[in-house]
Amino acid sequence: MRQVLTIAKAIGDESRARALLALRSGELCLCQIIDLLELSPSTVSKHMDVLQQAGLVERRKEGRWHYFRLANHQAAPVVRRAIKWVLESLQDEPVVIGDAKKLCCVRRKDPRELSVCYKG
Amino acid sequence: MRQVLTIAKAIGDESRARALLALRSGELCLCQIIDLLELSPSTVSKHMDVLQQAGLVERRKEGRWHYFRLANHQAAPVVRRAIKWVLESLQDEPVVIGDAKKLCCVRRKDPRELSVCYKG
DNA sequence: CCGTTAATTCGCCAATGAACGAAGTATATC
DNA sequence: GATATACTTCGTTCATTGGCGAATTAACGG
Repeated sequence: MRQVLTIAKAIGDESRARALLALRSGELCLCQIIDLLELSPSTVSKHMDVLQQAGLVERRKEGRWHYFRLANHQAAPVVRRAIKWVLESLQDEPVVIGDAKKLCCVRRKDPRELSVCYKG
Repeated sequence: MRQVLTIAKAIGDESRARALLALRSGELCLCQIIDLLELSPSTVSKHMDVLQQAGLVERRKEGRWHYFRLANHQAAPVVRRAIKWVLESLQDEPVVIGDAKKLCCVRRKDPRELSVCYKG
């Protein structure tokens, strides 16, 4: 019960929902999600913590960067289904489409993908 | 976007999640849900309003009684999938199983089903 | 070692949400 | 019409949440 409620509450915030959708296209570090959402670092850090507590995202640390990705196929069914639901339900949202465009440029900040923008 | 967030927030409360699960077995009137959840009428009324606003339940008025049922198969896909997710994810929860047992007796209060309890 | 960048933690504030009881509405029944 | 039952609305209280900035920790680069 607790997990289902935690997942539902995590999804029920626009900023977190947008972050989840943004991770469709691969992992992002916190500073990129900050650029995307245009919120303060502390706020975004908290949001990603909520998503991680719910099991919706996983994190990986590489040097100064903390990368986040969607929970993978080995995650619990309740998590996988929740992710499937939110991705399918929001993929055509104007805000989400706008975020996808913006992400192209935001990714320039990723040290591993310098100047890969404007290719799409 | 708004609808997805409204649905997620509606599900993210234990009392409302339990109410949704309770409606698996058919419609219930508000007073039965009050008996089940053991919360004040005003609180339960508000909860059911939230569920209805989210499109997760539909209501029907018959005399003094207000009956609620899960949104049917004609509801929007986003709603149907959310209901499917929460029903499948919570059906084995101890609280939910306990509620199902309790519901047998609670249904006695339904004027249309007098003394149908203890049949299971 | 010092400065910079990435992220977290902490304390604060405003807004939201869940709970209640009291009062009001609606619909039976006496 | 009076009374009882079912439900809603309103106002209040208390806890949670989302937002921020300041201070702190962690890791790299001169």
